[in-house]
Amino acid sequence: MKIPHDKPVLVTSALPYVNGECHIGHLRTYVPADICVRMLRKMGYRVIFISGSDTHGTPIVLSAEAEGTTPEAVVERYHEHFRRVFDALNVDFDYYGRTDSPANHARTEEIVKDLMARGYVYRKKTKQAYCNTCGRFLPDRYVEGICPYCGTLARGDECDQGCGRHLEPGEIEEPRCKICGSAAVYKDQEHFFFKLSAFSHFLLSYLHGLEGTANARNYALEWVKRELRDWCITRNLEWGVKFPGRDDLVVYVWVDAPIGYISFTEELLRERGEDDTEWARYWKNNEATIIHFIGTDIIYHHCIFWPAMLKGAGYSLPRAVIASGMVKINGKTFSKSRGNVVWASEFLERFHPDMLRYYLVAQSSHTKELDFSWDSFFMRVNNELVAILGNLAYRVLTFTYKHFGMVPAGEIEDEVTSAIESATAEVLSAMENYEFKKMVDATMGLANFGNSYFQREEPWHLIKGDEDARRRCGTIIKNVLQILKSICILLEPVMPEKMGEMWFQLGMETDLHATKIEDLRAPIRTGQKLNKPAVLFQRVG
RNA sequence: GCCGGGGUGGCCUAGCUGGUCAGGGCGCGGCACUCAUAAUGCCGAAGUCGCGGGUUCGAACCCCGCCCCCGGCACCA
Repeated sequence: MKIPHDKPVLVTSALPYVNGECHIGHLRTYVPADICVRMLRKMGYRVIFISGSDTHGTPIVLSAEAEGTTPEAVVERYHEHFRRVFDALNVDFDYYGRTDSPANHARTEEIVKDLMARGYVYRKKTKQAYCNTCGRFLPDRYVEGICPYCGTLARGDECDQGCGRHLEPGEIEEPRCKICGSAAVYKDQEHFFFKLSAFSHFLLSYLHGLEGTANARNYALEWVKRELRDWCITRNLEWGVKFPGRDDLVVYVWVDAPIGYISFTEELLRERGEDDTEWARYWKNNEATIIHFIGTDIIYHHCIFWPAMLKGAGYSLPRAVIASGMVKINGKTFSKSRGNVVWASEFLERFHPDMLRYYLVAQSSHTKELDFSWDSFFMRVNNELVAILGNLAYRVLTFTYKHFGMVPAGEIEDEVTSAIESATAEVLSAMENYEFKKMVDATMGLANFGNSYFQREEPWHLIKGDEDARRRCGTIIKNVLQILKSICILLEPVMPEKMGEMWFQLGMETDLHATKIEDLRAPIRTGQKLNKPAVLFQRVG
């Protein structure tokens, strides 16, 4: 894909639901998003990068009750937790908001009113399970009972043990409250529905033009080609955004969550002192390129509900959706209850964040499943970051530091230029296709080339020779230093801290993070003093 | 059941608009080197590309049938 250069770019990363700690499944979406943003900036784009905490919904309310505290307290705790993790990993959002902010409430109300005014929302009576003991209505997933089709024990929304059929609210027989276990009764309840079915035609053509990864587009198209059911967008809860004109209902969390993308943009621009209508350039007038990073589990919401809502309320539409594959642990699906999970904090206590950033993109292509294991992590770090990249930097820098102390004179050889050029071309084309693994593979290929070149030329012999030999040695060194400089620029988006360290050791005085891709073509300056080299990556495991 | 993804040397995997397509990595064996974090380089062994048909001058790649594995099936963040 080609992102237009003349428009600002808005990149969003899916909103973590702040009902628990951050695990590496989350990071598989946020880290590549951050890498993408850093690379876009290197390519000269103006980018703002936004995310935030998804704070509403039933699970948070239930967690709060279980702990004897308030939803606000739960949200506050995990909101801060996620902020700290992103900070530690250098996932560098321009703005990280939360969906319970006044701005998001206001924007959500406005959008819902817009949808109502345009006739896309209607009311309908439904039967809903009510628990007399708990004194409240029960969302589908907190009801269990007997499946009317096959007679097995089933969840409120799906016969998960038996026939697998989806169950409409009110269908399940002998409903029981999953929270307290007592029998529930059905009560008539009025709810509001979004006319999703009216958007089939629009979605079909929208999705055909949607950029990003094929998995997102194809998955959504499957649904649209079948049939879209209207979508119940209200819930009987206290915690959330009140449905306009109804104190007893809040909007469903998947309405106000993506709207966070809009309100966080508003909040960021206000914080920057921009005009109050500046956000409209991004979200009303199609004057920006909107790109969403999500996980494959929420393709449905981002490729169907969300564009339908935006279209229905008269907002700008996303240009691309990039969906990362799910993470497994030792071949098994994530499961908190079974302890089959790897927490972000557990990682960060033991390893440098750049190792995790590297692993997350190097281990598997973005849309495929990533099977995490500690062995595979240790292997990648030891064989690639330590043995290939770290070792190349250290062997060259210590050699240079000892014998020259600065960048020696010499021409960059054609062979080296072409290796650098082709690696750069590969990185950029991988970037265009959101193939982050190919980005790092191409750069590691350049490091391999560097090792091979250095080994073949044997500068450790040349340095002991006559004046010609020593001059030749300097040329070799200058060439390998040029390779290192290029690697710093190409891998900075992936490993911002470690590449910054290498940049410093090379004696570069500019800010690596602000360095553009074109800058790697400039030869490293002869006479530039090196700083004392140090090992970049320690072996792990 | 339906939909999607996948089955390539011991392991992971690239390739999937058909003709250097049988590549890479790990592991393994040999040699070289000593600037380097027992790191690096070079060479090598190993594969009927799930099974059976078909299309074609030619298929891992296209078509048909079959067998396995994984995931999703709507309000679940």
